[in-house]
Amino acid sequence: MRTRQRGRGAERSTFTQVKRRDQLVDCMIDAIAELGFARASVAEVARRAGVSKGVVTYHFAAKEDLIGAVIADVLASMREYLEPRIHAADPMQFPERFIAAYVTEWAGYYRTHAREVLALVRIYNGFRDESGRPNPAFDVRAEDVAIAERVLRLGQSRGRLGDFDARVMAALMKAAVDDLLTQFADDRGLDLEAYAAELVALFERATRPDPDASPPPGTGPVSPHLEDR
Amino acid sequence: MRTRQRGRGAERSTFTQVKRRDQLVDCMIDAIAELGFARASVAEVARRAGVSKGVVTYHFAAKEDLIGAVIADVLASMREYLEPRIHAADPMQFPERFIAAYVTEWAGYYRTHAREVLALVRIYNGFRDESGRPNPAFDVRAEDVAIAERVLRLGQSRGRLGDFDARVMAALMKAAVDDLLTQFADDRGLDLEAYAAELVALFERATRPDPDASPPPGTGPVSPHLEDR
Amino acid sequence: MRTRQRGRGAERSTFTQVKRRDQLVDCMIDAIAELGFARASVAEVARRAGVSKGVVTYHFAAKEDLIGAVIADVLASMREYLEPRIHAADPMQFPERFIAAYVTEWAGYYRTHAREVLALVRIYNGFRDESGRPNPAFDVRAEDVAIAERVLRLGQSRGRLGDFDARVMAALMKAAVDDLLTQFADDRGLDLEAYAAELVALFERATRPDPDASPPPGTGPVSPHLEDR
Amino acid sequence: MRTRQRGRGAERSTFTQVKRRDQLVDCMIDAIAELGFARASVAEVARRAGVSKGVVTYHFAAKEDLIGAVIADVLASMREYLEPRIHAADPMQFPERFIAAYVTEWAGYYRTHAREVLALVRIYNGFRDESGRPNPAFDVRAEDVAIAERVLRLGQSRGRLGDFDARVMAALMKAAVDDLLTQFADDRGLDLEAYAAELVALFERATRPDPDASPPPGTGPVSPHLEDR
DNA sequence: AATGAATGAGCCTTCATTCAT
DNA sequence: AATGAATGAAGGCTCATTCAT
Repeated sequence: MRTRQRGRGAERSTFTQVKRRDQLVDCMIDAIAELGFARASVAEVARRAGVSKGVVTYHFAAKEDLIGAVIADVLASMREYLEPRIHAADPMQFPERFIAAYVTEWAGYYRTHAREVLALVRIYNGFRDESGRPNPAFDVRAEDVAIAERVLRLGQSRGRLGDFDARVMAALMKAAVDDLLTQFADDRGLDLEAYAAELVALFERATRPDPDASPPPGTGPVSPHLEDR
Repeated sequence: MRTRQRGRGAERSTFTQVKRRDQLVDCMIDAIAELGFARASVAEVARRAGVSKGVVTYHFAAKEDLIGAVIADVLASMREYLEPRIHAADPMQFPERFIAAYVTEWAGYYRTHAREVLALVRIYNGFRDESGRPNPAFDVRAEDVAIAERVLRLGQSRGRLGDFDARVMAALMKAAVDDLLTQFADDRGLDLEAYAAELVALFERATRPDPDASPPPGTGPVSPHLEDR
Repeated sequence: MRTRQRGRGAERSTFTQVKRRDQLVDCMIDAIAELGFARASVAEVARRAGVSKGVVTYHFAAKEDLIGAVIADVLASMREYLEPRIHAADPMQFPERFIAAYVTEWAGYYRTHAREVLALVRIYNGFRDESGRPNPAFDVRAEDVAIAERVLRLGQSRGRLGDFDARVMAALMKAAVDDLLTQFADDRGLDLEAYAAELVALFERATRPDPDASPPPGTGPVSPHLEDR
Repeated sequence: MRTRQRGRGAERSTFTQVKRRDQLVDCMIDAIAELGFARASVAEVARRAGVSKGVVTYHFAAKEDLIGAVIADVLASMREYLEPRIHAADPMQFPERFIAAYVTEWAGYYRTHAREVLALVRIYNGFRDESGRPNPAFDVRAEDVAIAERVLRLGQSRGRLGDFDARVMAALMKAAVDDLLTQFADDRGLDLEAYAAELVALFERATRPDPDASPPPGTGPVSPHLEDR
């Protein structure tokens, strides 16, 4: 019974313990990705791990804790992968590059981590508390869309992006990569790079500044030499 | 044990029988939309219908059959609503109008049939067979995307739409309206019309013919004078 | 799932249903009396009834409901047995006869219903909600002691009973019959009548009016109009 | 695996070992008194002792042994407290003083050791072996009643106590103090001294020698030659 | 002496399904 | 057509116990 004691004090985490914990999280991810959320029972996880049901209980006091661990682990993995890559595009300096980075890197992540994201999506869709709200761990995800929205708005204010509803666009970018995941899950032969490139082109057309519109005054100085496409 | 016998031979369907069947399907839709797929049990359906559990079994040999009926009914309802409306835009003559019609009418359907679509989405997300695949009744949906794709391609061949991957664009249109539904489900106060209008504008920008590109030879005769909007 | 629907509306209770319900209550009583509260599981009840576990759930939505039914049934049986018998001693007219009636009739009830009372006692001792309180169905029992106390006080006020703390005496009477039950449960050969007679004699000595004390003025052999304290 | 080896042979009991053993017994007493028998798990004991579950197992091969130790320890503590105090009343010389001493000292014990007695009662009520019998360690308690009975009989034979069934009276005295404990457990504000005083008065009335009865021949104030049974 | 890890039996509950009436 | 009753598998969870280290 470790999980419940979390945060009580000095938390010794044996190597073995961490290994088993990670193994169980991994098995749960597999089970959800392969069987769907509803069929991913504790017993199934134990079976896949080759241990008794009690082991799962030992490491995660409740099933919910295991699911929470899956969510946390996958979100952390996403962040670890995406943050440096998207940051490398320097979206604060070049907001117009953000879209390409966003779509491309998500696709890159899927290529190596489809299993995890699929599990995450299935948890999001399948798990609601009694009042219908998703697991609070997902609150972080909503933030992601909000951040994308802000970057888009920044691009608009600098005249690098056209006139569109940033909220709708951000939501659609998210929907696009989510859908890409779903397609990839159904067909592992899908060419993620090509698909992502198409999406990038598509979004660039949709967000390109209107050629007829005069650029906002004072935009020049910030990046005088920049020419976007 | 009716459902299972379907197509076996002479199938007398009393009026009463059909009525009850439809009532049960309706109750299942309500239950799923309100309670979520996992909590929509046969007992719950019976309770809502004010009949005994046995009645459900009588009309639908297995729960899966009832769910299949829900899927079929809702898909039929979608078709019944959307087909004439989209057809009215005459996409064969004016493929460039198709996108607006598609997005707008889907939003219109959501406004009047949120309950049904919500149930459908929940089934799609919640129900997987033992090998992880969704209910085969959903295969029909893939066709929808294929049809949209063909219309887009038609528009391209006539020079009414720009140069993009029709498959990706069709998939994104579908993803966009799906995501709109999800957002609407979470926030019934969402302004569907406004959101749809934004999407339409967005997609028009993304699909507009390239002004620099010379129109495909021989495109003129077909509809030389046409001006959209 | 009948129990949960209780009180919702017209409650049709089939003969079969009532029979099974009573049988399950009976098996639960047996199980508790023989095995103790902790070992009286739903599975044990089903085993004794020769049915599947599901049957218990079918008739009593939760184990707690079954236990509640046991409490209610036994308390009702007690009341049905004791009330007319104690009432026959006319304690309002002859409060001094109350003690004998109380002890004697309880002993009489034990002779025929030891099993039930034993179960009741075990539930009282073994079942506490998370805040440590016994099942609210037992609140009725506390009243019983309060009633006995009032009768004793009435006897004192009429000079038929001596000077003692009525609350303590009532509690002891209860403790005495409870202890008698425990002894009887351990040794079914115990002569309940003889034991009860001893207790009666004992309590009469303890509650007899003090011969040295001058009787309250005007307290003749019969003093229906007396006013005291 | 110490406990099980008890009495088998040379039993080295380190000071540390004894200390830990006593600590565990103490934690179990606390757990039972606070949480009830059913919730007093081995894990709970370990938690309260700040050690791992294995430690409990190490000192007590089975949970039953730990419970046995609690019973034994508490009974010993009772004896240690009560024996000298009751003995001080010199019941062999003055059997009529025994009742007051018995009731008063029990009440005194409760005031200082409620926790322990409460745990004992809860074990008695909650723990039954598969045939429904309480832990054999409780057999000792029956002896206590037998001893009280003998003292009462001694008092009767010396004419210091009236004519009553000594067995019933002894049992009732026990039942009275047991019930007092139960009441005290439910209401820690109960005035134990006052309650005990009432009980003493009550029992003295019930055991007082009959004034009409002629004293047994040759029963002087002191009867050194008396032989009871 | 002590610990962490694992086990497995048992608990209560939910639920789709079956079946006689 | 419909019902009430019963079934049995599965689910999540608790807990005493075992054992290697």
